[in-house]
Amino acid sequence: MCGRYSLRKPYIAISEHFSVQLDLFEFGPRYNIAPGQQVAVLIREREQLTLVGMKWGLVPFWAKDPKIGNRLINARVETVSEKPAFRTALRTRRCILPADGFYEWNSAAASPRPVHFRFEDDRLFGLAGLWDEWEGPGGALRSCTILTRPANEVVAPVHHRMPVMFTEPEEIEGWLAPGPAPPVSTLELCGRRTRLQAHPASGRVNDPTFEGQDCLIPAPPSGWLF
DNA sequence: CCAGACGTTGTT
DNA sequence: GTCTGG
DNA sequence: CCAGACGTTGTT
DNA sequence: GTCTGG
Repeated sequence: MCGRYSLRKPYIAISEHFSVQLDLFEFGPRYNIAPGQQVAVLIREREQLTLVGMKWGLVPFWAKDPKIGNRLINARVETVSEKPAFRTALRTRRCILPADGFYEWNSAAASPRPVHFRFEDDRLFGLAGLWDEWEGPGGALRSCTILTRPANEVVAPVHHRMPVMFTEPEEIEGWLAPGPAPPVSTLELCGRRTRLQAHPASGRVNDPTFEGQDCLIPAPPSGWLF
């Protein structure tokens, strides 16, 4: 699955990589992006690519209680087109979450520690997502969710799910293009040929309020008490 | 008809 | 155990 | 995803 | 909003 990721690159690098036209908001390097937080999201709006801030955890437009978003942080690509919470967004509100790494925990381990997955050249990539807009008493709330798929051979030793991710500009354009979503078979192939690498990360990542580059310091060897 | 759910994860 | 919040 | 809470009363 | 279950 995908419950934590990183976006360490400066805004200018993200803006250039994804050819974003507008400069809407500022954000700093993120080592530990957690559900419920405000995240940077690439959408097609009024014919243009725009980078906007949204809450991670999708609140469907029909929701009565926005707390539903706490549970809708991921959508399985195998079933996303059938689910009431996601199918409308799949047709009309697909998005990309710029990222340069994501964390997975090996729950089979005695004391699970996070592993940071990133590319050999540490390049930016896009997580496939959906977004929605909910009209609440305090105004409109934009929120999003990340699609997941079965793990590829790099991630599988740690965890059996991983985010749907795009590295090629054509893939990203295809996902954001108006009209029906690309077929699932296409999504399953993405990220399979790429040089993704697994790096043991710090147990500090477990705390969703901990930010900073210490997140990427490898965990001490198992059995090390301090 | 109305009421209630609408999701994923991991673990047993 | 299960839900909420980050 | 993990961490942390998990409750009611009356009073300000 | 839309579907399922009672």
